[in-house]
Amino acid sequence: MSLDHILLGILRKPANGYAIKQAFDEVFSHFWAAKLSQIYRTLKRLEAQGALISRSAPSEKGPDKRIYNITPKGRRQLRDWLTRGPDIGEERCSYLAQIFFLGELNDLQKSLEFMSGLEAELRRKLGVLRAVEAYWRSSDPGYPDRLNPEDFHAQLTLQMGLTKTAALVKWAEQSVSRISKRLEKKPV
Amino acid sequence: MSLDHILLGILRKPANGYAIKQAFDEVFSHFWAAKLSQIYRTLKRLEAQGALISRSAPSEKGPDKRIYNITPKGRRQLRDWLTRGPDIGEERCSYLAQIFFLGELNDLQKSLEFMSGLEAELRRKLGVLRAVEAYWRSSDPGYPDRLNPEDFHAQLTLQMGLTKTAALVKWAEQSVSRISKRLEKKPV
DNA sequence: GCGCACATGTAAATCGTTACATGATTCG
DNA sequence: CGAATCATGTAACGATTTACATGTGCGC
Repeated sequence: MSLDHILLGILRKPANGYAIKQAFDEVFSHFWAAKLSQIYRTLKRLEAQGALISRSAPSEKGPDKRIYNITPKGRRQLRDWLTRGPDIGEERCSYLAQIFFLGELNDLQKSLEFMSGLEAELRRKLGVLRAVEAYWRSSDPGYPDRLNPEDFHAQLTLQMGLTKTAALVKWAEQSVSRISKRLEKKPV
Repeated sequence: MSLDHILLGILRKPANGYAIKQAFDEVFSHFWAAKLSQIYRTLKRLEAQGALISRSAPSEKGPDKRIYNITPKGRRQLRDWLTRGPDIGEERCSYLAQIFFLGELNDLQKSLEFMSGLEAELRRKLGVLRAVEAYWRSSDPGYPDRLNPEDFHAQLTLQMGLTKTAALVKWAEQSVSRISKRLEKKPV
């Protein structure tokens, strides 16, 4: 599914598994997480399918690296995925499922703790995204509308993260205050 | 993972697999999708683990139903999941990954079509959520802050859907206009 | 010498999708 | 009588997680 395509997209520039994992944790984890073991296996499968090729290279630190690169076949797969329109209905958010069922605990104090924790986490995430934006804006005079095509599209996803996370922070804040009001009316 | 817990949450009230699938498509698909075949297998596994029990019952239409219900053991599992705080970092959104790599096509016309399609889909989704809210508000005088605990928490997730989707529509709209401006400067 | 970052993998189990298989009832 | 809805499942494959296994180089 998507992991395949994300790896193909990353590997338009050569990289090894370990470095891909780091890119994932920084950039892609906002919309798709992956473990190292899964990345290694998927790279092997994609190479067996002819979408990638690899070579071995020495490392400055630690053992040899296996450097992967996209092939013309892989590039076609990537373009097919991009051409067939948005993959919708693949979204997931498990903390929302938790909130949906939180009434089961029948303990508003616990609901409040849950939502406060979530709010803090969302604020932290928003802070990270704003820092990324601030740095980009200060270091690139073309930001945000005179970037090259690659960076322009990446900026659209950053903008989405900013817009969405800011909305979620507001929602979480409001939810915390609504739960607090219910608590005042029905004290423990 | 989460599917287990969502099924346990639903099965605090008795239901059969087919009916659960319908609930999924209406309510839960916004944050977690599941196919019928997966639901049936998961129900069997959860019953084998002692988290659910089932009985057979005749149907008005079609073959007998297998009605599942949560057990005390299953309820403990559900409560554990709710008590251990928000499951973060499990979010997924594959269309965002597509946008990130859309520069690969190097064709702003295609980027524009992609984002316009996404915008339309997000507007449609927002319309559905608003209709759900309008109906709930008109049929329940306690909406939204004097609902019972179950419904209050479900309303928090509806509110999140409304807030988030409205923000995404704005972002998509803005993105469409930013891409249009780039197109004007560099016509095909 | 210990722990951390670098670096790559395998094995087993579970999760999830797709395709296949079956059959009753209802509506047009 | 054909299609849609109701109803339950199996088989095969692919995706994902968790645990295990190995070894280098650097800083404290």
